Amino acid sequence: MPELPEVEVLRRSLERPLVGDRFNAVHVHFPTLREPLCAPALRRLEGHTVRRLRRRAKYLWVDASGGETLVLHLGMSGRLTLVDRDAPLLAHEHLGFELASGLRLRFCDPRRFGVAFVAPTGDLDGDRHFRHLGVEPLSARFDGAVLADLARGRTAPVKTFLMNASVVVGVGNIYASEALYRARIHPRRSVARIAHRRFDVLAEAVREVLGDAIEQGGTTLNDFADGEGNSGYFQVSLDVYGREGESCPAGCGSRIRRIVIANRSTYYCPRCQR
DNA sequence: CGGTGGACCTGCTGGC
DNA sequence: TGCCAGCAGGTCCACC
Repeated sequence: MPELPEVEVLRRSLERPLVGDRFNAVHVHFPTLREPLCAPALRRLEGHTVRRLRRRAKYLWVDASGGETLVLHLGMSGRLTLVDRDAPLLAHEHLGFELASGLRLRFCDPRRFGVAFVAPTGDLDGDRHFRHLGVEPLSARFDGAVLADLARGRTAPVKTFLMNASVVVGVGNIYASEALYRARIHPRRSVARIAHRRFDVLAEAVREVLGDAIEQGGTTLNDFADGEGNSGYFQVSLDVYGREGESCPAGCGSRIRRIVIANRSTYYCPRCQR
């Protein structure tokens, strides 16, 4: 489900209702996520107030009073929504946070690739989940020079490189294809054979496609929704992802192809992208 | 060290 | 109608 834009849309939608609210009770219904949920640690949030919501890569950071942060990752199928405290328990509702406002923050994840844990707010960057992460693509530090620098000595296909979180974070399978289409670069091209100035174009394409997707509320293919349950609209703006056989939107006359790179479906225009 | 392929899960879809 | 292969937005680890 969620790449950077979806997590950012989620963060923005939850920020207003959550900040200032207080965790009254934390319920671990099914501890079976990618990393088993630690109920005692999660319950340390009880009685504490939400101070701030941040995003790092595809992780949501919920800073609470008391010096600890609730870290959430949605994996492939995770959903985080605010519902009434009395809303029914869903089949894959792993976690529920009862809030002083009478709302409940519900975390559901059928495929169980998600993550939820509590860590000291001051040490987050050093946590094993985060310390290896690369540059934030929407930060001022991200540009073609950074990409070119990190590409030195590497030979991987540029799409694999873009999806490598130790290089740049937040770019998943959808937006990697979309950014490469916008940059007119073939997804299989080795980063060893990309000219310096094409990295500038690529960095700009990544920044733009992520920004556009955030503006449109993210991409809802099956089930993405923000914290209030609203779907995104960016799926109608996708140029290539999921569009095998359709005409290239640039009007070049070619049709979009699907190939597999590193076990992931990849979409591109064979004429526009070289 | 870098690159690749598979493992981890459930649920949905499309073809037969 | 029913079954089953194939596929799905992420991440990690073993292996070369």
